[in-house]
Amino acid sequence: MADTASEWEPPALLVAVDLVILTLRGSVFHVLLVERGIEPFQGRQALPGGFLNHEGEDLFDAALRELKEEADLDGSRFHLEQLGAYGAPGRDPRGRVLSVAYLAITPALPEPVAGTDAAGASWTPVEQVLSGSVPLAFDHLQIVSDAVERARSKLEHTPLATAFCGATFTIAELQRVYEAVWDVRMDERNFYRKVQRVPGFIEPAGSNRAVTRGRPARMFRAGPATALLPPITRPEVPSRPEEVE
Amino acid sequence: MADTASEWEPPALLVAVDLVILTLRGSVFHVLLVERGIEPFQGRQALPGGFLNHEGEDLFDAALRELKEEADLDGSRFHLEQLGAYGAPGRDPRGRVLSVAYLAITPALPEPVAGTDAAGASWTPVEQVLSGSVPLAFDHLQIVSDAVERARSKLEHTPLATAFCGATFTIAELQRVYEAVWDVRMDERNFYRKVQRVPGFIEPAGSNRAVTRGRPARMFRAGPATALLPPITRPEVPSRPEEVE
DNA sequence: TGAATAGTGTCTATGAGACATTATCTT
DNA sequence: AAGATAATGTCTCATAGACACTATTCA
Repeated sequence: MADTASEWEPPALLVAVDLVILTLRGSVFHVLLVERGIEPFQGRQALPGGFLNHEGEDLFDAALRELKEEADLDGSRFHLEQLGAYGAPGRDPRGRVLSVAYLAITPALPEPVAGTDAAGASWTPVEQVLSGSVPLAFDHLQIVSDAVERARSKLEHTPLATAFCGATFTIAELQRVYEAVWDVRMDERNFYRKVQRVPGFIEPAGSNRAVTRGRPARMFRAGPATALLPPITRPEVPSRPEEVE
Repeated sequence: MADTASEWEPPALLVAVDLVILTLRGSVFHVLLVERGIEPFQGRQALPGGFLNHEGEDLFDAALRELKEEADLDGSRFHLEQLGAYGAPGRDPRGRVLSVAYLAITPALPEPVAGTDAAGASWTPVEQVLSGSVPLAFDHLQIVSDAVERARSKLEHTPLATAFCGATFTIAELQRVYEAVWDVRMDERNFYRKVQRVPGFIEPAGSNRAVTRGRPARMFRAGPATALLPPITRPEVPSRPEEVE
């Protein structure tokens, strides 16, 4: 934002906020999509979102508002972070629109949003979206892809996995988050001790116990750590030579 | 970007692109700043940047253009990635401006940009900026802080360190990057073998050798890897209890 | 009692870090 | 030869992963 010598007037752009809301439903990684009711891309699945409300609205606040309006979710209760700005010239047929994407992580919810303003919203398995079997509007596939990559990466070094869980959770539940998001399987016994060894990751929550079929599990809550040291490392996937090289 | 029922018209915003250009100069981590010639914040140091040129300009292209205009650097030759959007309502006294920040990494350059359009540009030690001894305009301190954090983090898992080096480099030079950006000291001998063990990180570049005082070093170039497996881990800093907890 | 899930013990191979040693150049 | 930097060797300790085993509940 340095000074320029000319008196030339820069163009103003429409700014939208789009949301990638990720959650686990029955051990399957899901993203929230809405069906578009108007052109362009009418009938297609798209990310929830909308335009900035007024000039004084903060981007983060706009994301919170859209979260409430379109998904009936109270964003102040869970993880919400900015993903990035998407501004390719041709991304919106109506004209130049800059979209700022946000990534939200929510615990598993009892039912998809229903009976609310967010009528057309539905949880869709991430796998289906990434594989292309659910065509998305605009450049939303790219945005979802970036969001998933961000989430996968942050599971390693941050306590993000706890954002997929409720206020308290068992270690097995936490493991299901890692397995679903990473699409891997991990040894329960090693996972058990590993996560407990990371300082500040999780801490015991009373001696409450969950109702299951076998031995009841201890409950934990998210700890104060903002980074995981040592990190939770992603298992090697030797069957698929990819990513590196 | 779902449909809304109302006929309400969303406001349009000015969109700027700001650049955090990082480099190493004499083993010290630097950021490029320019002195503002006009209000607001006249005389203060600021990030190079400017408004989007026209409606059809891509964000990335705008970053490349500003890189050329304000710093006389050819961005196509080095690392450039988006950092994020900054849109707090009060960040620009002139009115609502949304800024999309980019992070650029360049090899050490012979001299600060001089005799060009980027006259007021100067390399400033990152440490001075982060400590607050160089006051910045707007929310640019926050942006620099985020950029440095991004760079520090990416050194661990990506070959980003090679972006600080020239086309070919010695392992000792690569180590200086890690040490300057992380502000740590590492064992040269362990570093030497560690970086070579990461598949695709670096590869031998001829049997060329650099001119130094002692035994000439082998030259390397960046390999094809986009991720480092295993990662280059940041040394523990036991003297300062921070970050975690 | 058996099935199911939770939690502990133990072994081993690998890798990180500490640090001695050797190699190859300039002056 | 001295000094300097590059490269290799070796040791030790910690830990990740594999997997046997014990514990505690419900049906």
